[in-house]
Amino acid sequence: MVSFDSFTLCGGVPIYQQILLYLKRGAVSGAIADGDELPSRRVLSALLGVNPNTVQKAYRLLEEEGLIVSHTGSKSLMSLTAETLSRLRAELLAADTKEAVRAFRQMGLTKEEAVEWIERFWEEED
Amino acid sequence: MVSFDSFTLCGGVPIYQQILLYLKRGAVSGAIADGDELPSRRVLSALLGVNPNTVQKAYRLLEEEGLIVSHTGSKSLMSLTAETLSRLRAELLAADTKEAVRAFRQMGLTKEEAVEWIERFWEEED
DNA sequence: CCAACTGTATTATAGCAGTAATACGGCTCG
DNA sequence: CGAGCCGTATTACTGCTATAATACAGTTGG
Repeated sequence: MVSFDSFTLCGGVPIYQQILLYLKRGAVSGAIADGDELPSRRVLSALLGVNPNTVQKAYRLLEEEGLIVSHTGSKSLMSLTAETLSRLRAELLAADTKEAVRAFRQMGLTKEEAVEWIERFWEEED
Repeated sequence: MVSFDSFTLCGGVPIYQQILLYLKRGAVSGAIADGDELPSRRVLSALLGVNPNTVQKAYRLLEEEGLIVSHTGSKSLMSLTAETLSRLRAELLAADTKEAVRAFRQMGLTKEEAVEWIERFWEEED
């Protein structure tokens, strides 16, 4: 069963997208594996304190992308092939790195200063 | 006069927030200085291809934050004290770095791998 | 001076995100 | 079997983003 213990909602980004990112990044890290059961829509919505429709939207988008499989009556399961994981990893890393580099460059930092900030913040979180 | 030549709109983030970030990051980098003239609301909206009200919202929020001064009939000016710049720099760097580190950690990267990705992407953009 | 610009304000419209309440059909397990 | 889960679907409402069309007051510069 996929755990949402380390999931924390943060403002500014749509909740359904945060759920998408959490599951995709978990898959890339290996914490979430092919065949893992997902919490039901109702259970997860209660756990996160959001509307069931918000979770449903996230799950529906994941299914359209082929990352989960759903059948009426049964729990949804992660569906992760090697090719899917490879594609996901490249997509997410490129997007996040590009955005960070863009921000650092716009603020006039050198590459060395940017790396220093990353290293400084690396230990500070759980 | 503050230039928007290197400004590019991207989807997913409200336009007025992109304008806010562009001006704040420009101030932190030194490319935008205290007393610099800003394009008028009408001129900038035409330049970006967005509605004048969207630019007006960005400028209004900047004025509420004390980063620009506006007087009816005259162009708005950047208003950047040393303390303002110091606060801005700390705020923006912390926010951007924290978000990047969060993404890298959720994907299971080590600190060294994260730094490597930053360095790899550093040169690839203009 | 006065035309053309500036900032500011108002009202209306459309679309999307998120919430809320509800309903229906299928699977599981005691 | 049947109660209680599960996924799925529909409708309605709120708030934010962005657009659109005006209108008015103050400044600037030829």
